[in-house]
Amino acid sequence: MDPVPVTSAEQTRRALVHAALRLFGTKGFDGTSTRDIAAAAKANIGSIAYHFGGKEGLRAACAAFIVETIQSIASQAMPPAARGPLDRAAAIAQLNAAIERMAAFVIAQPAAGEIVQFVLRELAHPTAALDMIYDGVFEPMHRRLCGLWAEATGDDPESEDTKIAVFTMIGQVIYFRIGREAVLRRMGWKEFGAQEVTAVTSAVKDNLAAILAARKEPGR
Amino acid sequence: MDPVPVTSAEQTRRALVHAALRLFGTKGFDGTSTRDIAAAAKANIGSIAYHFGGKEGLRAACAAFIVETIQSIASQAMPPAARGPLDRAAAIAQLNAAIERMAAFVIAQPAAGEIVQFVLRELAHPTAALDMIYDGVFEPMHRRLCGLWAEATGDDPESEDTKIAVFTMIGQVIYFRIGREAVLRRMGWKEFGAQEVTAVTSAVKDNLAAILAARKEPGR
DNA sequence: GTCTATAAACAGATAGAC
DNA sequence: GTCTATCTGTTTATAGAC
Repeated sequence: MDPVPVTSAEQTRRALVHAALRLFGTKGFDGTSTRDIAAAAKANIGSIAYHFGGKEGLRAACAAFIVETIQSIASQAMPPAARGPLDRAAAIAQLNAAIERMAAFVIAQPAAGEIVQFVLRELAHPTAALDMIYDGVFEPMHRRLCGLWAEATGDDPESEDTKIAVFTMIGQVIYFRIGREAVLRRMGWKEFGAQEVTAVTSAVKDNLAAILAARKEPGR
Repeated sequence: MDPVPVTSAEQTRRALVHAALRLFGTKGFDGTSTRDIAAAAKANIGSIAYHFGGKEGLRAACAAFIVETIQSIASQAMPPAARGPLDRAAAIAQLNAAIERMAAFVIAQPAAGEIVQFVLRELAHPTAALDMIYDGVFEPMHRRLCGLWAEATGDDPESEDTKIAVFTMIGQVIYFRIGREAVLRRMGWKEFGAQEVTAVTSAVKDNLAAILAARKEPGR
């Protein structure tokens, strides 16, 4: 919306949001002090009140940043051109691609980790920040996946069955982030590198193929 | 282990653990003050230090309580008598039963909610409490499910594929607790009552059937 | 806009009366 | 064992110098 002002003030704002997102995601909102945030952002404590009105305002700014970031990624991966009607095979291909993208983003450990953790904490204890993220990211993404699912199965895109089925697919991926620590221990893995993410991704894609195949069976 | 002493001291201990578990699960460890815990347990602040050495000791006591509780439930649902070798059909039946039990325990909202939330927070930010829960609950449960999965598919019970597959089944269930808030909004539900849990459970069981069917196909 | 100093509230831990 | 009073450190928010 803004013409991207890269003033010194804007740099401070960005540094604060970035530091806050990382610390909120890592140690939780309550577990993070504004002093730590200011120190990590190389800013002073007073700047938080000045720019965001307080700690709570900084949380809202983090939520806005997340919505912005994910929408940007999503619009790259799914350009408006691809929004037209699809045939069954294309829908299945896009569902598989969505699983791959989601797994890469959610499970792999780079900068995305702090975003996922932040969102998970909001889901566990909703604040106004969750409203922004739900409306801006969650609902549109789930709705789109339901559309693909409907195309692949012939079901109603907004039926209860479709919506739940899509959630079970998302859950398979998300769990490897939630239960990351337990999974690593049980698998004997040290981290979620490329190899581990591939193993998980192909398992979920196999499951998807099996579930779609079963839904087709009764009609043959 | 103990002959269950129900002294006044033991009552205080239990009240403190119960209150702490609920508050830690709801507001997080850092977000909960020892004063709130003492007030909720109708005990005084000093009793926490007296009985548990401090806030950290209370967290450990919560973890021990969780392990105890879940092991008790698990041993009821799966008595030692049923531990013998199983045929394929019996293994599949037990996998379905496990999904039902897990969904009922994890998704439905009663007292179990605070346990699940506590564990999820530990998974997100592991402490010594997670070690207890992993060793006492998580690892044995996953290992058992892997055994059932192996019996149902013919795979190796400790292979990477088996372990990941079991995680994807668990993930489908757990997600409805993690993403509870988002799911409720998207589904237009007001709560997870019996009807909603049934809808989720049957979706996951359908998925299980489809996945097992697909694994059988190549061998026919 | 940035930074420092300080205020006012609150945290966990502890000493000691009962 | 229980409970109160208090110590020490830390929190967020704010006022004001620069």
